[in-house]
Amino acid sequence: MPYRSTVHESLAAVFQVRQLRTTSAGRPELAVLLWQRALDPERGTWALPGGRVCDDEDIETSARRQLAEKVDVCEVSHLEQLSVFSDPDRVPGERRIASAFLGLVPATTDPRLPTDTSWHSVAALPPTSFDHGVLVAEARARLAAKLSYTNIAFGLAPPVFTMSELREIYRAALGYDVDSTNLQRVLNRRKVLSPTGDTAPPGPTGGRPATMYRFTDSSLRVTDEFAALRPPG
Amino acid sequence: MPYRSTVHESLAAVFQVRQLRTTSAGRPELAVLLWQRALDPERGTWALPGGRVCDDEDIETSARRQLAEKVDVCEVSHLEQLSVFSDPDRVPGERRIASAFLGLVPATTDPRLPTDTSWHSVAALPPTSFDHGVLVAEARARLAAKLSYTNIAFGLAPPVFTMSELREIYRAALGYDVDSTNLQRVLNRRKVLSPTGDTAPPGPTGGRPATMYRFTDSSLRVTDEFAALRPPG
DNA sequence: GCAAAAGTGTTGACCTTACACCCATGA
DNA sequence: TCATGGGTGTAAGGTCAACACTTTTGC
Repeated sequence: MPYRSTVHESLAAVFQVRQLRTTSAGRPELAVLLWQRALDPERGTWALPGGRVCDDEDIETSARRQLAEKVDVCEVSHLEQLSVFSDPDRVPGERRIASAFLGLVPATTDPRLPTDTSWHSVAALPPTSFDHGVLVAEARARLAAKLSYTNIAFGLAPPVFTMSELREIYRAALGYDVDSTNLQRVLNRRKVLSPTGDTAPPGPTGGRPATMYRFTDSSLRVTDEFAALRPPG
Repeated sequence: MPYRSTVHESLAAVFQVRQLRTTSAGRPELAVLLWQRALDPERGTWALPGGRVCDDEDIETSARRQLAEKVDVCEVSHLEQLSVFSDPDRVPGERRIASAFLGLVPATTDPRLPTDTSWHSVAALPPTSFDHGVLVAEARARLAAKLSYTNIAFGLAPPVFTMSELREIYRAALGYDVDSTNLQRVLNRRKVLSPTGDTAPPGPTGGRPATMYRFTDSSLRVTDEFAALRPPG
């Protein structure tokens, strides 16, 4: 056979908005799930969960399986393909062509993780393995873009939440603050939120109780079609 | 080895806006490059150009090479990754994982094609091989979306053109008519067009001569950032 | 002058941010 | 009643599609 052995692998950048203990008493941040390599090559660097695609599964099934098996993350609320990393020399040894994924986990779930695995602030990544740092950056860019024109935040938000909590999630994921007023108006007009009827108890210092919302849909939906050159209507 | 033999291939949906002789004297249409399979499986159906990724090339290089070798198309003005098609049973026999691409060719070039290869209206595709029809639909959707918020039309337009010609290209690619007035205004404000200084001669029946334009950039650029939830400032 | 094609101005609708203002609660 | 946080109203600015209007040409 004239071709050398080539492996196809899946790699997932799984994001969650969470309070990282490194920044004590700080605000929640966008975090990504990484495990630390115990062996060469690149021993000690931090890698994304993933691995070889099996014969009987497609790449999305593979990515879900790797997350369940290797880092015990079963409740991924959203998973979508990014691009393929295929530089012949992207990893040493046997060639590996990697299909990248963006995964999201709700802010409230706290999966039990293996000892070599932990959450890391996307804003301050540790040394990453191979091209995994580029992959994380691409995943973050995709997330930020889709927050603007889809309901993708359902993947990061808890089942029910207040507008303030949702605002914190947007702030962490986008990297800048958003106006709570306008966030509510935008999401309301697009009908992505539904009030549950309940209200959250006010904090210790009082304040008006916040109404609680949930996302109307629990799968990705484009809520703001192209700005320009719309079909005539 | 516990894994069966798996091939990674690239597949490209190459689009061009062109006058198809099937619809005589009609307007130009969006066309895709297909070749007819001479052998089983699926003999007689129409397939996208592509093939096995070599050991020393990444998938984009592979896609360009396949286009040059198999259908003699060397001047692809734009090429970008779509998604991966990885269903274990997407083709019979040896497993093939396919990286899909969207390619664009300017309206004026007319590459010499092998005898088994020809352009087909995207609106009326012949029977397609395997999952290639889905791939073409995905490519078209990506093109239509990006026409709205990027300068991707540079890939379909000739080097210089009038606004009327450009309008025809948008109409063909989007599938609906666009207002020439507004097209000009949108593209002007985003500074994607530059006047060449020349004008086109009027048609046989007279008319004001049209000024000629070219695209300012010849690579993809996002010209209309997210509508909502912009950074403050 | 007239038809035809190119290009400009204007209007009304919609969406956005920013900010002032009102509402509900605990202390 | 006062501070605190939740929620609403409104004004200013930008972009859009639609269409009337002006400009420039060939006949």
